Amino acid sequence: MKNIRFKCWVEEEGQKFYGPGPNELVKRIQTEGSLSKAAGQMNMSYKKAWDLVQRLNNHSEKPWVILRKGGQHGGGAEVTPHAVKAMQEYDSLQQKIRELLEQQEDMIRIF
Amino acid sequence: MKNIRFKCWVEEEGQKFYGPGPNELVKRIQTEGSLSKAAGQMNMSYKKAWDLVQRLNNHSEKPWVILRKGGQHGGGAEVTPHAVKAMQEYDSLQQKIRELLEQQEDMIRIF
DNA sequence: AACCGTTATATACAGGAATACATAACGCGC
DNA sequence: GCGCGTTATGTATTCCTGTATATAACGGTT
Repeated sequence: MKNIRFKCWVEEEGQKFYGPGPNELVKRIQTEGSLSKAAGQMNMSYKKAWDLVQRLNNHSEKPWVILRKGGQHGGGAEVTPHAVKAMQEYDSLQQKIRELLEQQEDMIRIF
Repeated sequence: MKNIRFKCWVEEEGQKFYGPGPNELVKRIQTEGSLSKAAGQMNMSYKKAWDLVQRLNNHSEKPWVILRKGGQHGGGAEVTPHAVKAMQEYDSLQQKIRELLEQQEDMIRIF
């Protein structure tokens, strides 16, 4: 019937920096090697995906995604090791919260 | 610099049922005894607040807020014991997640 | 019956976010 | 130098959510 959901994200100066959306996008970039393909797969406009990548790269010490235009296959997108590490940490945190909520599943009957 | 934030809520059939907004509204109703005053305090339109209360009352076994119109003071709003209990549970859950995040605060340096 | 402050309800309006669209730029291979 | 597929960037448009506005209904007090 009813169920509990949650969302967690990283903010900087009150602006959203990293959350579920970016997390999924970067994952898809990693497997596809293309920003446009990654965006298309999750029904996100290319513009939004591009803006998102800029935000990640510009508001962090290390870059997350390297974009290359032109060349043999027209270009492509590559995920840095730093991004891989960060994704792992985010996934781990999400999992911890998920486990906490599963423990608290009884309380939902009240609602 | 960067910090982690979260949000948790109760859903029914994919529709939001109870979250931070309703939680604050019901709290203010409890102290004010008036729906319009509670809405005004948190810069929420009366219509939105009223719709919200209807949703709580109609999609739950027990009512959350009893609204009375007319009478000595024009009417008023009263929070039921069931709502009080539910608010406590929600606050408790939020607190548990907050504590979990505090333990994980180190990981944020990666971002 | 008139007054009062609140709840009840519909409609019109505005703002902002997401999207769609269009076009340019790039660099390798042929 | 042309074609290709991708990235790069601005502009227009749509859509949706919330807000503003207006009006009615209610019931106790006087």
